[in-house]
Amino acid sequence: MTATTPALTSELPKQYDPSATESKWQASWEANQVFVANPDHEGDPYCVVIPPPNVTGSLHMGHAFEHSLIDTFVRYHRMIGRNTLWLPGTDHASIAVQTILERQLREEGTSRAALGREAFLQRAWQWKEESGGTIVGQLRRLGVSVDWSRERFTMDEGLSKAVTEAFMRLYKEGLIYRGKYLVNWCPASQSAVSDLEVENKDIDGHLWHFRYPLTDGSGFVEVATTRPETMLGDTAVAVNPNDDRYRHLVGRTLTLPIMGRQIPIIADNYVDAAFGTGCVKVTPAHDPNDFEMGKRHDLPMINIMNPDGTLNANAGDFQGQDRFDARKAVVQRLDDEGFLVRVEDYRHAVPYSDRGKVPVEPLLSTQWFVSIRPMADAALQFLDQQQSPVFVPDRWTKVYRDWLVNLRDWCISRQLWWGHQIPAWYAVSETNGQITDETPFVVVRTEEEAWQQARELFGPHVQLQQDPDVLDTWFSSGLWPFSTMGWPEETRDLERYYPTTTLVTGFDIIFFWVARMTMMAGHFMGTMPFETVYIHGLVRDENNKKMSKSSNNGIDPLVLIDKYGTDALRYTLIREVAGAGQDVRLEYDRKTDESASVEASRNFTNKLWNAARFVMMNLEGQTPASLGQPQLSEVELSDRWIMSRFHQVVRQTRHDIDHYGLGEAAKALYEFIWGDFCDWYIELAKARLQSDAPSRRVAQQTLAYVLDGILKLLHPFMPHITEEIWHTLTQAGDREFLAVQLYPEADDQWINATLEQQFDLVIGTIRTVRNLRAEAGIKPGTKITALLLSENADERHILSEGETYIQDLARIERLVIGEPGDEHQLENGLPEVTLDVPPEATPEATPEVTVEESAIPEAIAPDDTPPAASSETSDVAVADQPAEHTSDTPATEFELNQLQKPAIALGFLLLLLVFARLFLAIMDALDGLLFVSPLLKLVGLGYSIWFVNHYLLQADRRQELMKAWSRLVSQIGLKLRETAETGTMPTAEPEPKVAATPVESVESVESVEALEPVQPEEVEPATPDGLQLFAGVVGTVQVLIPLAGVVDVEALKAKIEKDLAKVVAEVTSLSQRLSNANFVDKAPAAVVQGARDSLAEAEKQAEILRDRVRRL
RNA sequence: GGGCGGUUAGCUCAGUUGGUAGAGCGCCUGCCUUACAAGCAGGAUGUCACUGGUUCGAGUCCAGUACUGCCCACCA
Repeated sequence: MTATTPALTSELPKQYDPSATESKWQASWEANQVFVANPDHEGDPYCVVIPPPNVTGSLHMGHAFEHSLIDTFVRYHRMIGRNTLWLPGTDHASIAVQTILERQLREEGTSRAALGREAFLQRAWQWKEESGGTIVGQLRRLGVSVDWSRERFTMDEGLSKAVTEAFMRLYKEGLIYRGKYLVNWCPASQSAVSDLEVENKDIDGHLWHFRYPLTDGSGFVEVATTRPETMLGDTAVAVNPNDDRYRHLVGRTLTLPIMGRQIPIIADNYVDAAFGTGCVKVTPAHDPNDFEMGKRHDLPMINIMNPDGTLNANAGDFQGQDRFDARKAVVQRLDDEGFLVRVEDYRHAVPYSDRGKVPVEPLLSTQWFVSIRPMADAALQFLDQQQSPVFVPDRWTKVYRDWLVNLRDWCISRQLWWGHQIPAWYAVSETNGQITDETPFVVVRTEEEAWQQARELFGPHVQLQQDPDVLDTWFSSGLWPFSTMGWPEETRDLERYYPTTTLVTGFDIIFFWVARMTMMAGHFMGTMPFETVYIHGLVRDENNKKMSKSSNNGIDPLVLIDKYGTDALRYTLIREVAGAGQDVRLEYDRKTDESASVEASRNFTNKLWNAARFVMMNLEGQTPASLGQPQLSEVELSDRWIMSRFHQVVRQTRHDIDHYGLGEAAKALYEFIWGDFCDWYIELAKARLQSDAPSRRVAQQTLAYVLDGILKLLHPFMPHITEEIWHTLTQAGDREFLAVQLYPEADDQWINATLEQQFDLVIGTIRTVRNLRAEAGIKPGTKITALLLSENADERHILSEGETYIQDLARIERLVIGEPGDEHQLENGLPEVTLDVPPEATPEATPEVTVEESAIPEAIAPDDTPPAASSETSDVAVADQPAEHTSDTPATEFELNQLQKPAIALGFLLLLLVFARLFLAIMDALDGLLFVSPLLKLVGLGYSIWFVNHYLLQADRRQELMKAWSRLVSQIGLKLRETAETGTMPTAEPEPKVAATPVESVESVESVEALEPVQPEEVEPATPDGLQLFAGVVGTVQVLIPLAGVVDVEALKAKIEKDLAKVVAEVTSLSQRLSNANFVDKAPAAVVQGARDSLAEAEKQAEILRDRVRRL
């Protein structure tokens, strides 16, 4: 299979199509043997064996979840250079398969008995070949990176050999024995089952009280039972030896009703004198406790039941009845004969067979057992002395340990045909051709050996019969980590990949499987089979219910894959995992088969797709390799920022995955890719890509580099889409795969936390500008000018570096960066605002003052040798406006001049007054300035200052004024805004045509027909104080925007008041905290300082907001 | 009966060594701004289950309570 890579410049669809892409790569990976492990390759081995799904199974959500987790781990480790093997396979699931086949046979009117063992097995194999592939095919659709060349099946020749070997060795060592014991019997499958395959359910039943007469007729004892029919097999009644009520009866006998058998009264500590009557009927063949008592007291064990759950000859009159029919009949008989005392309702635990879904019957029978203690103790030693294996999360260690401590012998024989037949051959000729409890047997590897040994032991005419039973499926599963690698042979794989690294599985099979593997491996390999056991939670349905066949509430992963894609499903499941082991709830609508959470992930894939599309269509055919990596010495602010964020994320992602935090890693990647790369970096890069400026290439390099890195970072989580995009981006050949590229490494030279913080200032400023526009009700697309004021030089530097981006993304026409305390900036900044605002100036104005004369620094000059980038930005900003306004720069110039000329005259007249007032204002702070305000409005304070500075003041006096001014600014914050505002709008200018307000300017830039022009006459009454300048605060930076066109003053006021309330609350809270001596003394200095800073900032904000409210 | 989880925005869930709460979805407002309407820009929403304790300060630590889920368990 060859994957075709689209050319880098080709048109790609706007929507990502998962289905075609996913199947393409699944086929390509497999055909190119990308995941085939080679033990001879370098790298620390990283090996995972698949938890083998049942051949009978079809893919359910649990599989999807588990394999998503494993594949993410595996792909990650492969990419960081580990020699990786993920070994797949399936489990023969003897009971499950046999149940299916027997049902088929029943439907065909036949049975396995009629078919015979050989034919049955043939049929089973045929079924396995036909249906067993289903689950395997479905696994492929998950995109699992398994090594299919090493696929195993528990009944393969090799694995069967391992099973026989293990059985034989354990038998030889005395760890496997055959004996007659009470086992859990499933009447439905007519086989023994292990303790683990029994599920206790609370059932509303009854407690029947009977009276058993003393044989000598001197009285009765009263016993109670939940299973009356078992009384037919009673062989004693037990009391507590310390129970004074019955002490005298111990040793005497009772006559068992119905059966008429004489049974002894025995004393046993098991009996709880406080429960019921303190007398317990003892049925050793049908109750585990009674069995133990029976052994202690050497009681007869009377089995009253057949394998199918009917009563046998020992049940006398009740022979042949089903156990539940017999229960009723026995109660009836006891009642008739006067032995029934009473019946009470009773809720109690009833053991059910996991498979057969019927109550299991404790039944005395001859079975094979593993003597578990030595193996369990060995596993405990590994755990306690070597902390092996390590459980993630840790809490499962205790669960595992407790279980091992309490573990009892394991019944491994099953009365089934599908499975590993027990390698024991009976010399049936010694016992009349039957296998009995006494028949001698040999345990060997092969039938030939059996014959050989048997002939030696029993003579040449011996007749042999292999044990018909098969082994518990978990016996072979317990060998899985090493049997799959060739054990008992000493293979290269075993040497290289064993013990495996991590086992990923659900908590429900810690006992079934994990513990069995540790015990088997401890015994046969002398080591634990894996370093770490990662225990994941359950996928629950939309109602938080466990998904199960019986509840019929499963969510089919294939339905979601068809709808949203494998990557989306995988990502959803992993992203939801917090830490490890937490259950995952999957949102799902059963009517529409839709899942909101998977849809969100699908949207993410689409986001990635389009981001990649954008990047690639802007690379002009270049690849990350041909562009080369961005160089620290060449990059711009935003490049440095995204590179820093990228490497930070690389570090974080590796750390998270290394510590099993897949959910955290997935979420962090999402935030980085969507929130940083797409929302900000790509947006910031747009202007540069459309320019011819030298920064274009750097932007391309950075885009290509980061995208390439993102694809690698995300690949373990979303293997298909990343592989697809990567091929296009890098133009890699058909034989190259992202799946085997090296995972990104964090490059510390790029990581710069301070820079990131600083860049947040730029981002925050952009957001603030956007917010201010929204608050003012200014139509989007309207061009405005912003003045950023910061007292901090570093901040101003950052802002000026980010100037292009701020202008572009906040769609402001011009940006002025100044500082309240810096007269040079201020001196030019304010006039700049003044000059800038009415760009629509009437053309008839006469230019008298040139731009040069106004001494506007080049950085903020409208058209004075602007840097290429900002000039481009300007174009872009203009581009979304109607073409008739392209000439706004000359207009500004006209405006500037016409504005200044009349103002000069006025300025002379009012200068002294203004100057005096200003100083008054400084003294009186707020009030003083408010007093000045109406006056200033007439002329424009900003302009006045500009004028004063340039024409009237001596340098030293100027400096003095500016210092005072800056003090004032920092004192009352917003006053500056007022000043600038009034400076910008000489609304009282007699000539309305000339005295354009910002309202008009905005509108005219906007578009004449888009907004009905508002005349100054209309504005004035509506907002008597004027509200043409807004302020916002980001950190310690004030954003001032001359605006107009406020639509809803009341709403704005309400909003500001709300904000104010918040800020005031914060101020109160913070000052309370700071006035608490305990806090100041005991809290860390940094925390106290932090609180002080916050308080200062909050107070400043409150000041600003209060003033704004007042002005409304 | 023992043990282990969980309880945070309408829903699904985050919340790192205790410093005054976040995301996605949904909802509201405005946008088809030429990567993406599966999208963009904003916005609203929380006595962090309850009680007490430790602490200057608790969603976070301790004790207890309630509710909920799960595992284990031989009281007839």
